[in-house]
Amino acid sequence: MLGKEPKISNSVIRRLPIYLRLMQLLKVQGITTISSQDMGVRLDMNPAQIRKDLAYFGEFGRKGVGYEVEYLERKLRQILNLDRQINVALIGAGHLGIALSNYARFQSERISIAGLFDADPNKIGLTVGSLVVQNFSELTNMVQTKNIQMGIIAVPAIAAQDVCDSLISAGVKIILNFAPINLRVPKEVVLRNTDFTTELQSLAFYIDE
Amino acid sequence: MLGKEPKISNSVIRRLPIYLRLMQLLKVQGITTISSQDMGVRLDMNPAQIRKDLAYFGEFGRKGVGYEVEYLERKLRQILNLDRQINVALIGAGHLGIALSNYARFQSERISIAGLFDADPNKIGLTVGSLVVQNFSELTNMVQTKNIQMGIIAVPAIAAQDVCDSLISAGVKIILNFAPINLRVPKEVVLRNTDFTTELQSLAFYIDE
DNA sequence: TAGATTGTTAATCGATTAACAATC
DNA sequence: TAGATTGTTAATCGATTAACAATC
Repeated sequence: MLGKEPKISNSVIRRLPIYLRLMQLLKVQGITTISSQDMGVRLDMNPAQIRKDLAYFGEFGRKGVGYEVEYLERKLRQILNLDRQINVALIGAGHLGIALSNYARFQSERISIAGLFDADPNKIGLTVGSLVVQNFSELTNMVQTKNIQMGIIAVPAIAAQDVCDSLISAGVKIILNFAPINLRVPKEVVLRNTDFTTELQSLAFYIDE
Repeated sequence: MLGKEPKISNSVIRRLPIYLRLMQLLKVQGITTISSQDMGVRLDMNPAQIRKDLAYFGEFGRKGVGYEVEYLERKLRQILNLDRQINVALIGAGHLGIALSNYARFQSERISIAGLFDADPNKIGLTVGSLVVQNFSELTNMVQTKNIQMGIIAVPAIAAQDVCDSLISAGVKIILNFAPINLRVPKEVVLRNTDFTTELQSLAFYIDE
């Protein structure tokens, strides 16, 4: 079962949650079946791309008919591992951390913030939603006891590499970083950066012209 | 001057702020000259790509020597329009909005949040940093009087399309959206989405394997 | 001069789109 | 059956990387 798959690109993976979200929306709207053509119109994407993306993982559609909304939703959840509980550690209990913590809980019940950490003594012990801010020094401990698989870094740039190193040495292999800094990670770690400053600066290019 | 340029891709534009940030760091470190080779090592990128990216905009390096850090920084700022004041409207004064508002001011002095808006009567009038939360109904007005060129949407998904439409009809052509929804915009508007939920869901794919 | 490094062209790689046979 | 739509192969497009002449 290993080593034979055609190695699916990150571009494809990043589109899957878009499809999943559309399925959820269609379900609410009472639509039970949808063609790639129609998905393309709604998402402003090429239908061939949608079919090709889905075909990497199996044959989910029916020729002449399209995709069954509930079935495709279930399949997408399976592919993305969203059919099981995922535990996340969130480091940084500033405004961003609090926003993310609320956000995440709201959106997808299966991805749960299992621990919220900060190094600031003034923040430790505070309650955020259903969580209590824990001392950052507890991180390694909690990663093990709470079976944490993903880490979110929401601390200032200056502290980010330290936090990143701690996550990795505690065994976390998947990291989402919000600090504006290029983190160094070993190649087996999956790191994604969401850098607000960089986004804004690149958008500034389009001013005027 | 119009219509002759080779049309620079978004991939290239999005790397420019990365180069800019490196120049700022090198300057602090007292490094005055750097080769694409060395930049590549520091950013974990291919040096040929770096040279090609920069060459779209001019000849900034010296053969046999490399790039002069201060000069390249200045040029990158010019290319990205960061050599002038940029005014941004931020809609949504929740935790995310407040985080973004602090973040932006901290990072890049020339991109300034010129107005912070919310529709919630309980939030209007509150002070966030140096800003006072304004009624969302003031948006159109402020876009004109404050010469606002960019909009940031940090409201719940349910309200995002309305906010987006208001920004566009007020004349804003560049929008950064944080709400987890596919917004509809006319093709002359530049829209970028930063969707935390989608990021997290796509990262979940890498669990286990 | 000899060594280093750019700017740029050509080669490669990968991702998107078109086309269509299979089939519901 | 006739019309619609998938899954997939082939064609196209675009982005990345290699290579090297020019030159500091």
